[in-house]
Amino acid sequence: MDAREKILDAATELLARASAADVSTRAVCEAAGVGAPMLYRLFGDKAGLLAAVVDRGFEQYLASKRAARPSADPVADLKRGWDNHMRFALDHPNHYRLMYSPELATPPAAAKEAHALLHGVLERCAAAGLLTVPPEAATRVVMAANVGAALSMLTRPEQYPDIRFAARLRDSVIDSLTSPADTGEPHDTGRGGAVPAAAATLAARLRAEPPQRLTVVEAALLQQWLGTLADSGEPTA
Amino acid sequence: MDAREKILDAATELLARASAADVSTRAVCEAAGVGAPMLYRLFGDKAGLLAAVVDRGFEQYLASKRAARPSADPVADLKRGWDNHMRFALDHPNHYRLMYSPELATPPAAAKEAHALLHGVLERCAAAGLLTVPPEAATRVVMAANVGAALSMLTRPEQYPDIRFAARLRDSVIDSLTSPADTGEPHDTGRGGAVPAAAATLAARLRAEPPQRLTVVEAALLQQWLGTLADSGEPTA
DNA sequence: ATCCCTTCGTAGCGACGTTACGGTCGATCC
DNA sequence: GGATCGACCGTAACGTCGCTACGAAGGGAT
Repeated sequence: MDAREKILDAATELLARASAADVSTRAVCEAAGVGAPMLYRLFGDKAGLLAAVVDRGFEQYLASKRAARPSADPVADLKRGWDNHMRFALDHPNHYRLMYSPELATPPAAAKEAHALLHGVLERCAAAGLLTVPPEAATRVVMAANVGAALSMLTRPEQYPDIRFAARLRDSVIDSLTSPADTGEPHDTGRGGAVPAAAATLAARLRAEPPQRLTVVEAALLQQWLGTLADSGEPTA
Repeated sequence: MDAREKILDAATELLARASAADVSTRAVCEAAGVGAPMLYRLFGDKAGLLAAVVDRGFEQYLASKRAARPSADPVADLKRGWDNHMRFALDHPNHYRLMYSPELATPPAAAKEAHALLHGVLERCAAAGLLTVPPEAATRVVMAANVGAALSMLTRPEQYPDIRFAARLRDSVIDSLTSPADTGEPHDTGRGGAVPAAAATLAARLRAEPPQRLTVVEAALLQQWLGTLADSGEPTA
């Protein structure tokens, strides 16, 4: 087998278990059965090796993505792309951190390719007349949000234990970029009685739409408390 | 001068010029005129030193933020907080990377404090009935987008040469999480249904203004149910 | 003055990324 | 066929890193 492949395989394996800083070139060389100078002649640098590892991993991930042909709905493709991005980040956390953390001086080609891919989808959205902003700007907005969601989940798992927040962020960003501009400032903060009004509102909405996550008895007790809270301000008729 | 302060000053100065990996404890000790064991007895670790540096820098930044009292418009406060976050990141890039990149094993207290601060503002939004999702979820969404925008600008300056994309992302996220103050009539809020928003609103208002007509135990159970109802409309991909 | 306890600097350890140097081996030329 | 040369590769080393064991210096109590 090629020495380059052996080194890349060994480095990939080690990088799956530890962060890039904890993967030493010595360990890579030993795992690959190769002397140190070989590694440096092939990749020049530890950074070069890591970049090559990330690029190869991302290339292999792109194969599955290229198989999925663009559908007729570019916005759906956009959301699929977001979800794929999140899944790649969660499946290969150390590879992903190398792509989007500044640990590497030169960003790996994988990052640029991901950017270009997103840009392509947004170009199709723009061609369909669905974008409210130029596709370059939309690319930056979506990519920054997507990277932020992924990095947040990777670096603070205890604060982001659930992927669903990412779906919410995804819809927030994409909906506001693809729907006609609706930037009405919510200035009219009509603040009346705080708790009673909110309680009355919730009670009414629960009556119109009975909750499925609560038992009938719980819902009944909840309604009773809401009544108490709604009356707590001034007695309403 | 205290040795601790001398070390922190030296480390801060060096960290302003180079990334954390390129700041050696030897250089810090020499710049501070202190032996190496002093540093390790005071901070335990290089990571401990860096965390202390970041915390002190962030504390000093918080002073200006604490001076600005919360205004009557919590959504405006929210946007101001976003912009302050961006400015801090651009003003102290290496400090910021330490806060939100995984280079530190233990996240500095500054990160948790920033999270708590954002959560507080969003609690006020929720209490005003302006939030369409529970404040915890909104905190995650806004924080992830904000961090993503800042880290994108820091690590890929050539791709994000303009801060204005951050303002666009900010408005996208915040506008979609906030709705004009609701007073009582259930105007449809698209996805998620009307119940979750109303439940989140009431929960926040109860947190700001504990009910006197319910016992502590009842209030706790009520909060639990409200949390369930607020999450009942979660988007499921 | 002596003793002890705290405090701090020198010197060193192991591991890291990286590279100079010498040896091995197959191809080429007489 | 044997000698020569050049490409290739492993050993061993260099400088630097984070970190720490140990001995010297200083100050209070007796």
